Amino acid sequence: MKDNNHNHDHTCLVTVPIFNHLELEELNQITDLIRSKKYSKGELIFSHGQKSDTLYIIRKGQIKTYYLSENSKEHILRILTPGEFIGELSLFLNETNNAYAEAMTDCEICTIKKDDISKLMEVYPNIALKIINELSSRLKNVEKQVSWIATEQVEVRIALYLLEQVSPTQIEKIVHLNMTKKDWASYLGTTPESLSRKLGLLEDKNLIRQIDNQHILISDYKGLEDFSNQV
Amino acid sequence: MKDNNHNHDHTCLVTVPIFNHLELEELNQITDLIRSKKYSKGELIFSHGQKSDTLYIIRKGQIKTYYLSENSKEHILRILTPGEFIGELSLFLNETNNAYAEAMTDCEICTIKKDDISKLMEVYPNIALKIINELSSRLKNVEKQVSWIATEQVEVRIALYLLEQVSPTQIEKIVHLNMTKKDWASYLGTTPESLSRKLGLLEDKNLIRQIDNQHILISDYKGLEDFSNQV
DNA sequence: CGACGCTTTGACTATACTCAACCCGTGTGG
DNA sequence: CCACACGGGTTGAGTATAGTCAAAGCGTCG
Repeated sequence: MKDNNHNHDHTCLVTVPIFNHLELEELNQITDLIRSKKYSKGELIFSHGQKSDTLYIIRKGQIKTYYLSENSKEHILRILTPGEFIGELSLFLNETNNAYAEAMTDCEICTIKKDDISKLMEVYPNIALKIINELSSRLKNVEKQVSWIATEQVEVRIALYLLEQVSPTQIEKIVHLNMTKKDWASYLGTTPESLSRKLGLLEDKNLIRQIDNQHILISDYKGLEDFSNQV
Repeated sequence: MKDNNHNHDHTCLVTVPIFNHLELEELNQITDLIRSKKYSKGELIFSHGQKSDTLYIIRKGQIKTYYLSENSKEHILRILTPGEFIGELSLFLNETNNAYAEAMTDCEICTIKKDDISKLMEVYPNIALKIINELSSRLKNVEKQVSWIATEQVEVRIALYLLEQVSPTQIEKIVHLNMTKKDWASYLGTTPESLSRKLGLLEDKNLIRQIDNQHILISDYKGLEDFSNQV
């Protein structure tokens, strides 16, 4: 690839939680194992059924992973931002990926081969720990996602999602959506039409205000909490 | 506890994927770190919000983990059988559990303290690898579960679940449910009533036959596949 | 400027949920 | 040993939520 990266540029590594505890000398050794690759918006990084032996770490940009159902409806699993990785399934389980990964913006992605990461984990046991942390965290998130979709109705899911994006102490409670409403609807397990309508209802109740397509103001935090607890 | 286990009984360990690659001498050292505890049917092993520093490994019996939604509807996340573990959230992330774990049958469960497992991982790096494998596998499963619930309608979810439980080469395609239909409905993100009705419809189409409450025969595998692909 | 994709709104419909009653099997206690 | 209670499972009727399809507005990018 034209943009291989062999000049000991650590910007890829130090921003990655998996590696950010390592010393400079250690980073130098690792850098040689890593390739950097650019993807443009809309490009697929891997697709369903593909068996890859590579771990992908986001360096710049944003990507989404999604499932494609039998009747080809896509369901967004998660949005990844710099520092996060994908590809752990084929990497650690030796199974095929069952999801798709697509660049939402132009991206720069570091790749490491399965064999190399195995070697690294032997030398630096902390890397394994970091990976375990990351996987645990993702597990927690998906479990929450599935339980919301399974038990709550759409309007409540929206409320819960918004509440989660801000801290109770935050003064200006503005949620910045890092995806389109179409993707958001998919993530919440609903349709764009329903999402649009339910957002309207929450606005009518004076709980939120839609600033633009990417920003939503929680105008009544307490009220939104009450709503999500009693419906 | 009256049933602590300090007599170098390895039956707990060798059946556990995390440890089954270790040598006998190594097992001896580890056994001392492990407590065995009995739970009776219906007992809670941990509950939402609880911060535990313990990893629980199922030795005998079966347990289920579930979420409780705001309006107190439970959603089954997974059924655990011997060899599997829970508690990794508070263990590796130092966060509170957000799920409940309950014994479905009388159980025997091995517990290891957070600090001890950390030490073990330093000495035996393979343990970390096994944990990564297990977490990856669970991640894959939950991601599939959430995508099914988000995109497929109930009848298709049932079909997909059944298809997944048997191998295409198996002659007698009988699915043994290791849970009640009530729990199954919850796992599939629906209600017992809907599950009952949809199972009836699948039976009317001659795709399956309900033998009893725990056993379902797939009488037309190909037909069931076609059904799940085109609805 | 035009095309494309996202978003919204409207009208209609269908899926699946709720509530209620009833059936059944199991386990407990008299 | 029988009676009963309990929880799981099924069936029925009615309804509500949210999905579908269609059209039109809007914003962005080439």
